[in-house]
Amino acid sequence: MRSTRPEDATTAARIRDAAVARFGAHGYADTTLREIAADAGVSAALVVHHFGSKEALRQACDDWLVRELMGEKDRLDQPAVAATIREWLDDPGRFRTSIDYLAVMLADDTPGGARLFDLLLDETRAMLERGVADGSMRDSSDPELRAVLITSYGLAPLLLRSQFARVLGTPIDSAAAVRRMTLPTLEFYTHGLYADARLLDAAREALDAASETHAPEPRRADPAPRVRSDKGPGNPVQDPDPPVGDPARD
Amino acid sequence: MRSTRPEDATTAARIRDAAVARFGAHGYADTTLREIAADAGVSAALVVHHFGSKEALRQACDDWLVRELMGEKDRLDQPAVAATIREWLDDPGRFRTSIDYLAVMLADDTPGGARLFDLLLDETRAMLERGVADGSMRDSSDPELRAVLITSYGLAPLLLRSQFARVLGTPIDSAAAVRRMTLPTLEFYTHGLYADARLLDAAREALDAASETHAPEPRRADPAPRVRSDKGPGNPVQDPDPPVGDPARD
DNA sequence: GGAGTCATTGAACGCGCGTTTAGTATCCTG
DNA sequence: CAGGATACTAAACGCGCGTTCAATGACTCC
Repeated sequence: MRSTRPEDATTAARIRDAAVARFGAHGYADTTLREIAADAGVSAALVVHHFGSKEALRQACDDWLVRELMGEKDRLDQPAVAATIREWLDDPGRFRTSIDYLAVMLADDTPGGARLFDLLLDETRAMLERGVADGSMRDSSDPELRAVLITSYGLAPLLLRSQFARVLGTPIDSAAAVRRMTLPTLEFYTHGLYADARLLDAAREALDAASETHAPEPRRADPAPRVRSDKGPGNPVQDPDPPVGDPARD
Repeated sequence: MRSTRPEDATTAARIRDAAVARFGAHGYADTTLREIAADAGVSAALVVHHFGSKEALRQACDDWLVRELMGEKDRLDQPAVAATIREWLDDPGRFRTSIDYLAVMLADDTPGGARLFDLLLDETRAMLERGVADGSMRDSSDPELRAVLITSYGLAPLLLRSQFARVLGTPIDSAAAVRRMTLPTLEFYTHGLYADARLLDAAREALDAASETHAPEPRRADPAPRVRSDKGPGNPVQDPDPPVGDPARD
């Protein structure tokens, strides 16, 4: 029913598939073992028997997704764009489950999400290096950061897929959405947004100027360094955020 | 107490602030009313007394965030959400909490998240129209979709802020990160990625070729998509592709 | 054919959740 | 100062969660 390859239809694989689907659709916290078990046609106890715990099940799903993506890695080479686009349009639904789960992994900031992001980043970086080497892509003043940026740009429509779907009126994994998104995206990647380099030049100047002092941002009417104000010594601290505020927390 | 404006320090406001912080840091599902109550220095029952339920509390937080952003709307003069957000980040302590909560709203696909996305989209669209009108920005074959794309590109670093922090070695709401991100982002927005239009042309061809087979309807009244076509008959429309993070493919 | 392993289950356990309740201070109003 | 609203709490309730447990087959190996 849900398994792509019938030979994968061992019970554990069926449970894992159901878990990926549920986690991808409703998130980890909002999915119960009993739901997953029901989807797979087994008891909740069996899920634990096979995977140990809910968290271990998630890790198994993470591993599966990473392997699944690695398997597709060769497809990432040599962008014969025309062929690739056709292929998407011809292969509907194949990756939808994985994509939903991927988005959940990245959004939940799990260790698996970090692994996955690094994987995609490596791929993107390699692609950019090839492109720069063969002259098909521009060079960058900060190739590593550009790789991170472009990776995140590629992920953005996935992470915001429900907003895209709402605004476009069709799911982003529909042929219609892919078709509509292709050209504007490539236009942007080819010509950029700005008609000239005025802003870029202005930013270069501003950054050069700023790097002479150690002060940030001359741009606004407030030259005073407003560095990291909160949590300062004058803070009475009723405490409402514990270790918050640092994305690398927990 | 922790609130920006001391007159907001009513108990309900303190609870709401604590909720925004917790929800932003750990997500809605993983936050308990008792935690929020403890942060605000009150009992869990009082939270319900003031807001009615956990879900109603979330909605109050959503409303607060939207109003907070609307208040900053005049500042949204700058080009591109990316730049705007960077501007917020120049003022680190002030918006960090809101930004975390914003990311959670969008990721959780709540009604408030839709409202917020539409708000940002409107802002971006207006900015693009102004830019095109005064010649500082290029035109697009599909302005509406481009607005959605650029909005999502601006949000991407926020949604993936933990990955950015990990890879860059510094939180994205640090002056260092902002400084490092500025130039590559503007380079990309100014010159694009590709050195020539080969890929773009190839995609145009591919889409034209695919459009031999009749078309679906654009949902909206605005700019008609120039690409149309539907792939085959009997197609359970949806589609494909994990190779995210790879621009050559979008 | 009995011992041993493994897949599988229904029932139960304990916990922590959101929420309810019943009550107590505190303040406002006339 | 009576009286009612309001702010607030401790305790409890019921539910559903992840997990455990004991039992039942089914299959394998000598």
